[in-house]
Amino acid sequence: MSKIYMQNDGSIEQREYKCFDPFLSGDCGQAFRWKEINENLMIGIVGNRLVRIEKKNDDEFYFDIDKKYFDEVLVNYFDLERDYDKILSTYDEENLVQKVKKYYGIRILRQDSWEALCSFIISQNNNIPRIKGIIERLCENFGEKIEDNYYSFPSAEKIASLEVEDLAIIRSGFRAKYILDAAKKVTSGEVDLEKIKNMSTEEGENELIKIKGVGKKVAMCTLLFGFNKVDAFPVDVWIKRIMEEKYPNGLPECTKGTEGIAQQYLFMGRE
DNA sequence: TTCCAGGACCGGG
DNA sequence: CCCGGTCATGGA
Repeated sequence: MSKIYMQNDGSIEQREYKCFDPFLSGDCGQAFRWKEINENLMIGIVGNRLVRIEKKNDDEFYFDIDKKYFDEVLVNYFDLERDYDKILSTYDEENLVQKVKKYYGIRILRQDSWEALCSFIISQNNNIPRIKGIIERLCENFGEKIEDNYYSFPSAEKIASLEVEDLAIIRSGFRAKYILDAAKKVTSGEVDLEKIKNMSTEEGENELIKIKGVGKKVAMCTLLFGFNKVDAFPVDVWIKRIMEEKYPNGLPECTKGTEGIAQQYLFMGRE
């Protein structure tokens, strides 16, 4: 049980949640903008506001934010109303149980759809430190300033107004043209992110792959991390290896319906 | 120097 | 349908 503290009109409000480690959740490869300033301080941006989280212990976290914002935004962002403990306790396959135990507390974040789409286009054939760097430059150059050194993720409209050479500064390589195509199709409505919210994972995939540079894997990451479709199962080079080694006949039956959650624990257990 | 990274596109068989 | 080459960039 994790204890979460936050501000409440000058005093401190306390909540308790099972299976919730914001540090692990923010730095497990599903989001790229949470910064670990040191081992006890993490800073991120959620909904155009800076969120500082201090780790007091392994199961105690102080959110430097008011209760109202926590309830109205962060409960949703961290998907705190989903019973992860219940889901994870149904996993009965040995390797998966081991990874869940080791990384217990990871939640699939409900990130902004556009940010997730754009971020995972950038992620293709790339490594996590470099993905973070490209996204940081994208925000610094084209986002809105929130505080010193902290910028919002640029809107699709903003990106759509750019030319491919404008993006040279972020050093995303061949992905720049994909980012622009995504921004244009999203702003024009050719790919309607709002409609995807009500679609099945399969239907959503068929929409997203209309974008150049979006194949099955990027689509699945977008659906999982940007639409909270927890049955989406992204297969990258790491998961591919794990599947070949541990699950040649497919994922264990116990993960049915929450394949994406299982995937994140397996991904953290890579190497 | 070569290899590789939360892949996708393109051409050819 | 599947295969291999290619695409930028930078750390190991």
